[in-house]
Amino acid sequence: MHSFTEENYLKVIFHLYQVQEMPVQTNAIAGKLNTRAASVTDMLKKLADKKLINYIRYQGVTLTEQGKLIAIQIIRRHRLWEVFLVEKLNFGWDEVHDIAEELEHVGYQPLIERLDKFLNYPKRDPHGDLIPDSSGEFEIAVQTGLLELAENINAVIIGVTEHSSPYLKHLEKLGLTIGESLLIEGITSYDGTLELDCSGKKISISRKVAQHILVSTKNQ
Amino acid sequence: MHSFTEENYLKVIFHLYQVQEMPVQTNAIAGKLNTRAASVTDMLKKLADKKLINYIRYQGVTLTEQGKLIAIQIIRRHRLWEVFLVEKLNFGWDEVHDIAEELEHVGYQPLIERLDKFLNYPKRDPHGDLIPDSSGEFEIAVQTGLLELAENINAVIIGVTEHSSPYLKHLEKLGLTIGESLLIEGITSYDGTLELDCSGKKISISRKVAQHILVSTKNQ
DNA sequence: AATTTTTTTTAGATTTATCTAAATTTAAAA
DNA sequence: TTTTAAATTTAGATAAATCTAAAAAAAATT
Ligand SMILES: [Mn+2]
Ligand SMILES: [Mn+2]
Ligand SMILES: [Mn+2]
Ligand SMILES: [Mn+2]
Repeated sequence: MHSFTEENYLKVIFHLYQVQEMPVQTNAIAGKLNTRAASVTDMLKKLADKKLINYIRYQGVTLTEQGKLIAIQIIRRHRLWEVFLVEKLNFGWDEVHDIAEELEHVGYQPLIERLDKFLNYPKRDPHGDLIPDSSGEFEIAVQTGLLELAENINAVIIGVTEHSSPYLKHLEKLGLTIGESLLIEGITSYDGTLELDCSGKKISISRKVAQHILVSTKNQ
Repeated sequence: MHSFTEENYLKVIFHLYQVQEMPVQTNAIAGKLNTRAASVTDMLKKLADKKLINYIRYQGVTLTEQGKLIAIQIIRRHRLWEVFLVEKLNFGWDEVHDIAEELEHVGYQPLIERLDKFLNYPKRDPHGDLIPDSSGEFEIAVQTGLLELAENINAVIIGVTEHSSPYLKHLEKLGLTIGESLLIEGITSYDGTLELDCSGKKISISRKVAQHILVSTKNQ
């Protein structure tokens, strides 16, 4: 199989590509993995040799079909374990990411399939991220960034794009958790602070906080 | 923390010491870990530097108190995950060892404590092995090898000392699983085959099979 | 277009865990 | 008590993943 390190590179490349939709740069990978650009270059050559990435010197990388498949399997494992940790072991949504970072590398297909069944085939993880199915297919996400939501439109929080513990703890304190209904009542013109009505409670949040919240206006 | 490799060495030294009660030899470790004696020597020096083992050249090794503690924690994790895999994910007792070999290295204390709670603080794993508590204490095992059991004495299977899949599958086919009651009706004088009464069913097993079965004559 | 800055890649080392082959030490046999 | 055999350790290499420092390429500024 592939080493933990290789798996982590593939996963990071997958995620970076998702946001940029452009070949992923060496420095971006180095930043995510807390490593040096030189180390990344070394690994990129190795992954290219294994035909897991398309790599042209100085031009950044994309995943090959095979590389994408592996990356998605790791993401699937990660998210299923996060569901397990929250649903079954009662961890908070801010505590599970780092544990899942380790569990995701335990690779034995039947384990993940049985875990999926045990958890009753969850569609999303505790942060609202979609869980790919065993063949690597994602459901199509019908979601909007909270900053793109128009005023006075009812919406439901369905996810967050930032998984750090301080951020998640902060949201929890504000009562902004997955499944909560909200509505933008107004936006302060001076600094763009959002005035929300969240299940009747009036709260105001900065754009920096709002930036990472995903909402849905359907399925309410 | 310690690398997977270091953890595996400590665990193997612990197990080998348990059966021999004598300093563990380089070759024995190499055998268990499918590695070479030279590699073992290298690692023993490293573990001795870290004060996890007592090592005298050519004289074999024992674990220090600190080394023992780490080994026991890994064994605790291994056995708890095995319980999880059998009880919650419905794996067979012959399928879980290799998966647990990987899961045991996911080290984050609260994870194991919560898993323990989720599983309702099990005392033994699916093979009847005792699970040490969070402080590393083992219950005292009141158990006898089936070969030491006298004839016509009621006993209950409480464990096995061989965990290979073929062996466990074989026992299962014979109906010799943990918790089953049995009684030795006789022993063939020619080759020592044991004639058993297992919950009314008459079965005969070779000494090679009987060798790895542990029974209890109390708590029935 | 020439210069500066940023990004990326190479060159050369280092660390960890492994190996083979040869040398030592200990144990067993003659 | 030699001699032989077995077990263990050293010496020297190798592979994976990382690093720093320096060179090279690409992008951004003058
Ligand atoms: Mn996560
Ligand atoms: Mn990871
Ligand atoms: Mn086991
Ligand atoms: Mn292990």
